Amino acid sequence: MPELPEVEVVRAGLAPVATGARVDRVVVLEPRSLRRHAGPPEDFVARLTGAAFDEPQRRGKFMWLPLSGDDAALVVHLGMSGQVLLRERDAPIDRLTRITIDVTHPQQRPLRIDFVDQRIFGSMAIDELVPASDQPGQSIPSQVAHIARDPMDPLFDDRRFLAALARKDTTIKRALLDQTLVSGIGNIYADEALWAARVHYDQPTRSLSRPRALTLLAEVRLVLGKALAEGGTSFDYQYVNVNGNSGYFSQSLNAYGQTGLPCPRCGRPIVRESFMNRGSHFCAFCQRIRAVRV
DNA sequence: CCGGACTCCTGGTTGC
DNA sequence: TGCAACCAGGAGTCCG
Repeated sequence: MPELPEVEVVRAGLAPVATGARVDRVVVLEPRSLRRHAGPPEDFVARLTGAAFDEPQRRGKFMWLPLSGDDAALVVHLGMSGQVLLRERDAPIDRLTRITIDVTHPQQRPLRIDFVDQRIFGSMAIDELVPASDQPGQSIPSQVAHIARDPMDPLFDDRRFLAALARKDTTIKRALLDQTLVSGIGNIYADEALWAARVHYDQPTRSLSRPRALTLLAEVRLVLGKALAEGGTSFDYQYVNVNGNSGYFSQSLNAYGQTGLPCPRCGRPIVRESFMNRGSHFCAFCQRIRAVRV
């Protein structure tokens, strides 16, 4: 369940070794990891082999490595359990490795980039770059074009996000998880930010007052920022993190997964309700649905 | 436009 | 002890 901070740590860790590196060899061990690739595995291998990478980019939970001079990119999504690991060329291949990419960087020894993914919800793909609709001159993989900016992005438009909340007929956690409204937030950080802002997950967005919406947005940034800082410090150059868990569990969680434990604020037990096919953890006392504002 | 159900998937945990 | 059922959820699709 890598969310924005985990994906960003992977991107930043990959940057120094991938940027300018050339692909020598690609092995697809698990074709299902190419679910988002438009062609057969052979096509993926052919398009990647011999290509060179430009600096890795990220939008929400999607990451991509542009192929130099090709108007295409290697798109990576970690899904629930994806990892990107840097290995020596001759290192043993882990059982859950789905794709291996041998690269040579002009200034570094040859390495192997392993895409490891237990549940195969993640994927790699070669995708065409198209002009980004939200910034002239920028390009973005076609399958990422619909993803909104994340709240840590300097170009994230607070006013536009708040306006969308006021306009849309939906509830707040649904909106936080809607990657076309705001990206990078998953179930864990959504629950944590809602707890911190004392907002009930099922509060209709239209009835969320502006001050509370602003508080929530600030808490989203705080929780993401804290995880980013921790991910950055625990990052190991040798092994582009991340098993996706590292960021979360070193950080103290107040609500997510705390079912039955006392709310750190009021001491009443955290409850769990099923919502959107997943768990919502919250304090039923601190986080109550507020009356509709007129 | 919206929400709910379903799909993909595996390994750890629970229950009989 | 053994095995089946269940649970975790990011993102896309389909349908009412």
